[in-house]
Amino acid sequence: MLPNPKQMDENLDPRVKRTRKLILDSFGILLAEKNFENISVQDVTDKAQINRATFYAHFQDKYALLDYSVSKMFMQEIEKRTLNACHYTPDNLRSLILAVCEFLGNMHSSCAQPHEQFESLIENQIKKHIFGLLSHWLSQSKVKLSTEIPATVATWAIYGLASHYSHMKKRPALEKFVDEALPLVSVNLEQFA
Amino acid sequence: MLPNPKQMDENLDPRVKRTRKLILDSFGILLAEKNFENISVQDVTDKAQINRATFYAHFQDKYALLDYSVSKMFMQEIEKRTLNACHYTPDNLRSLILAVCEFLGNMHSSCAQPHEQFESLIENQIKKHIFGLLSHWLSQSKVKLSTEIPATVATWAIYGLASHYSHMKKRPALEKFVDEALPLVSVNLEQFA
DNA sequence: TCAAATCTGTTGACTAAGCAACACTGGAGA
DNA sequence: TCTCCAGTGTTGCTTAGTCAACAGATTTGA
Repeated sequence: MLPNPKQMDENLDPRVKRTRKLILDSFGILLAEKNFENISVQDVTDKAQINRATFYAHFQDKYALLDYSVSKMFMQEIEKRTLNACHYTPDNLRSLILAVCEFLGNMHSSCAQPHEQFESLIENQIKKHIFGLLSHWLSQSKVKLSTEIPATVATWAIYGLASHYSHMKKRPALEKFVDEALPLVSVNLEQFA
Repeated sequence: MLPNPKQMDENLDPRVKRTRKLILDSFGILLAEKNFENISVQDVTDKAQINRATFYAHFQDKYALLDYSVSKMFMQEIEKRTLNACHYTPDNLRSLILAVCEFLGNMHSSCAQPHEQFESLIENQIKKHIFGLLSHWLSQSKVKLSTEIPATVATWAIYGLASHYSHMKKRPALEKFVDEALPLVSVNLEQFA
C-alpha cells in the first residue's frame, strides 16, 4: 500500500506503473481545477479512466494519494539537485532551501485555492522529508553530536521560510531571499561542517 | 482480433482501449522516425511499454497494425466530415476527394521515407474504404442500377488523384486542384444524383 | 560456412485491473 | 423527520496483461 515512494518504481509490473501514473496525472489536473477538499476518489478514477476498486488497491484514500503525490514530486526535486546523496555544507543547505521555496512556489501557482487542511497535509509531508535529509547529512559528520535538535530547528526554519516566500504577494528574487535567510539557518549547523 | 475498427470502441474494457491507444501512439511516433519496414513489433511494444505477448493479443502482426491504424485514422477523417452518413451529391463527392487528398498529404508529411510496400498497403486499405463508402452512397439512389462498376472507377480515380497530389513537389492549392478534377469523377456518378 | 544475435509467434502459469454488487456514511431538502 | 442522493470502502468473480521460456526464421559478421 505504498508506505513510501522511495522503493524503486523501476522494477514494478508495467501495469502498476501505468495505473499509478494515470492516477497521479489525473490528480494533478484536478488539483489545478478545484481544491483538494472538493476532489473525490470518483473524480480521480473517472479522469484516470480506471476502476474505483483499482484506486483502493494502490491508495488507502485520497489523503494517502496526496501524501504520495507530494512526496514523489518533492523527492524528484531533491534528486534533480543530487541533494539526496551528499552531506552538510553551507552550499548544499542553500540548495535545499532553494528547492523547498521553489517547490512550494510551484505548488501555489499550479493548485486552485489552497485550503487549510490541504496545506497542513503538505507541510507535514515535506517537513518529514527535510528532517530525514538533514538527519542524514548531519550523521555523516565527524563530530558525533546528537542531530535531533539542530535538524528539527533547521527543518522548521526552512519550511517556514519557504511557506512565507510562497505566500508573499510580491515575491522578491528567490536567490536574494535565500541568501539573506541562509545564515540564520546555517548558524546552528556549522558545527557539523 | 480486430477485423475492422468500426466496432464501437466505446463499450470496450478500459484496459483494451488503453493498450490499443498505447500501441497506436507508439506506432505513429515510430513511423515518423523510420520507415515501416524497419519497425519491429519489439520496437512498438518497447515504446508502448507493454509486453510483446499483449501485442499479439490485439494484432496478428505489424501489417495488421498498419491496416488498423490507417483505417482508424481515415475513418476519423471521414466521420469528422460526416461523410459516413449521407448519400451521393456532387458536393459530398468533392468533400470526399478533399478528405483523401488531405489524408495522403498528411501521411507523406508525417512519415519517414515512405517505401513501396508501405504505400501499397495503405492504398489497398484506403481504397477499400472509399469503395465501401461510394457503394453505400449509390445504393441509396432511387435509380436501381448496378453500382459496382461506377464505384470502382470512381474509387481508383479518387485515390489516383490524391496519390498524385500528395507526391507533387510543389502542391497547388488543394481546393483548386480538387475543383479541376471533380467533374472528371462526377461524370460517371451523376446518374445516381 | 558456421555461430551468434535478433526477431518472431506461441504457450501456460501468475497477477493486476475491471465490474457489479453490497452495506455504510453524511449531507440536502421537502 | 424521513427520504433521496452521492460518495466511500470492500468483496468475489472475470478478463486482460505480464513474464519466462520455447522453437523456428533471418540476418550478421568473423
